[in-house]
Amino acid sequence: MDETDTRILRSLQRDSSRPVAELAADFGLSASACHRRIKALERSGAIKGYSARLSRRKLGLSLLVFVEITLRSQERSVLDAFEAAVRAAPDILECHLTSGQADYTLRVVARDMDDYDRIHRDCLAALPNVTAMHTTFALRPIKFWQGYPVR
Amino acid sequence: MDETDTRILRSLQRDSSRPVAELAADFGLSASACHRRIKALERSGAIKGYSARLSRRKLGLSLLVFVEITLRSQERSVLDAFEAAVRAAPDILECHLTSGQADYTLRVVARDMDDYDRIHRDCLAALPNVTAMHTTFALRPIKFWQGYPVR
DNA sequence: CGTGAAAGCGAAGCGCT
DNA sequence: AGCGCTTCGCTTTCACG
Repeated sequence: MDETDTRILRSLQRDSSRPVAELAADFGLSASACHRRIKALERSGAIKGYSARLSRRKLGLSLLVFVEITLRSQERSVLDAFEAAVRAAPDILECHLTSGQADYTLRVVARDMDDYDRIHRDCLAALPNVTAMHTTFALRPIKFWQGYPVR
Repeated sequence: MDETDTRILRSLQRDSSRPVAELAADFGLSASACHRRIKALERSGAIKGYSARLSRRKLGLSLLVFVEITLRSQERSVLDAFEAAVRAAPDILECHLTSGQADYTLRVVARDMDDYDRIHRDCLAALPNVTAMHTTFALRPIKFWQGYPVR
């Protein structure tokens, strides 16, 4: 992982549809050398795969919500039931075990308030041993970067 | 945007590197028909672009942190200064204006605690009019889905 | 909107430096 | 590791139902 590799990763993270020959030219490399590096990065697991970035707007998912959940019990069975329910819910994009007051922090999307209410009822409120649930709505995105800084 | 389009979006979101002919076969379509649909989805903006998904682990970004920030003032100049600083910081992946106690919710990554401390000093603590800053560390990912549910 | 075929381009593999 | 060449597959475009 030298400087050239990080530049390749940055470039592919931003736009993976460019021809390898173009990248190679940007970095002063031949197409085949660049191609070989990319394949090595894929095999190493640094590149996990390739995806189309979709527009949340166009998909009609106007709500983005952060939900902090506190459970009464930390028992294995309770946690397992919770995590299974989370995994089964497609509208819960992320779930992290977190430090602080709450136990879990969730990232949830919904089409609108009715939709969020449905998710709330079916996926969240139905869970046992929930002591507290703190909801934060994202009102306006200031910055939204899919991907990571590569240094 | 019919059922076939949503299936195409789902597939491309999961893996954009598969040949169009394969997708077409999955959906009972010819390659060119499928290709034409994809191009239309790109032009419509439903597909914003194509990216390599990188491994946070392999990049050495072991810390994921949610930071809630409350500002004393809601003045334009204060908010603008804050937002500019946020945009300039590559380690702040996301920033949302949010409901509730805090004003902003940030999503931050760091290599380790030293790195986070640096970010904290240089990007966060340096901001004026910050009344409160509440930090939550993601300890363990339960679910982590890049992308959105397509229905 | 669907199919099928034809052409052009980029990715992938190879021998060599 | 890097380079240039060749091969092969896929994307892209066409004419047509």
